[in-house]
Amino acid sequence: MTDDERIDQFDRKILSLLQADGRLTNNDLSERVNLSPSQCSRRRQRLEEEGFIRGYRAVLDRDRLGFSLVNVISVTLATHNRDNARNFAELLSRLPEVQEAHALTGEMDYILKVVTPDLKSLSDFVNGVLLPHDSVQHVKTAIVLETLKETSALPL
Amino acid sequence: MTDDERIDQFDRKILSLLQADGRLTNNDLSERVNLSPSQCSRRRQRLEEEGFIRGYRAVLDRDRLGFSLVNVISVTLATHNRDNARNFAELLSRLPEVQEAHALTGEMDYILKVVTPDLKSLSDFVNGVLLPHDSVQHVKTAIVLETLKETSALPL
DNA sequence: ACTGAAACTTCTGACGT
DNA sequence: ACGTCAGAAGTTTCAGT
Repeated sequence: MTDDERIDQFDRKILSLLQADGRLTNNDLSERVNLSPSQCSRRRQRLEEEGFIRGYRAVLDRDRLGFSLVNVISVTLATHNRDNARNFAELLSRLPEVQEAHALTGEMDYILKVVTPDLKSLSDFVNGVLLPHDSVQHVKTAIVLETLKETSALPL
Repeated sequence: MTDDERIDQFDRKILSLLQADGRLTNNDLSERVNLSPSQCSRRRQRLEEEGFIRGYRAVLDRDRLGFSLVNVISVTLATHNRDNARNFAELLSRLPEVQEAHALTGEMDYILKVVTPDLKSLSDFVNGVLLPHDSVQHVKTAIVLETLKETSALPL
């Protein structure tokens, strides 16, 4: 990490405010962090260029857009060699209903977070796409009854 | 659902583009959906007001900001009455390292996604905060070895 | 490094179709 | 419901401290 890739308290505050509201203007930012708008603009540009800010996203309402089901699916791979893992990763990258995929320590190989409109499309996904794939040996599906919290904000 | 809360193909396209890039200008939007800028502005405003768009967020780089560990924690509650569930929910709302919390069907009561800077702070969180709480009976911690995919985008 | 002002881009609301 | 246009707002660059 080179010296100019450090962040100070102003940067932290800017990041913190932007992850709460990605549309804050430089004017608004400047009032809250006590810097001039131009300085906020420059700092934000730096934070974007150096990769601290990966991007900006609109967060949509799942229910209102018809994705009523959230599912947590545990996956065990057929074999544990590198090729198989790559095949599985390639499969996931093509499946838009998979929002998250993490390789875990412990019994299960992978845990997926999947959104679907209803039980039929969940079943189609599990039995029609995931299970038939060569890389996959076993899956265990759990349905989310209630989401208490859901954010991508880091505790800065 | 009233009639004016429906969305058409233009709206879908706008939502889809904005969840990929929340900073798209109306000009850019208008070119990609083949509408005038003012029309995009109006539609976007409607989508925001009617709650299809819940907000805009900057997505930060976890690793660069020092949160190297992602953890998946399964929680079993001490008792399954409503008061206990409410106590647990209240606890979670005060813990910024918890990014997600879902109540599940199956053996486990809840699954949490938690980010921490290192193993010590993970241990502090599990043994110092989660386990001592009255509402909690048992937790099982798994560490994420690799994240293959992570998005909040809906498959519109 | 920061500020302030000027040049530029984007937004938005009134109006016409 | 949509597009055009002009006034308002926001962004960014640059000279100055």
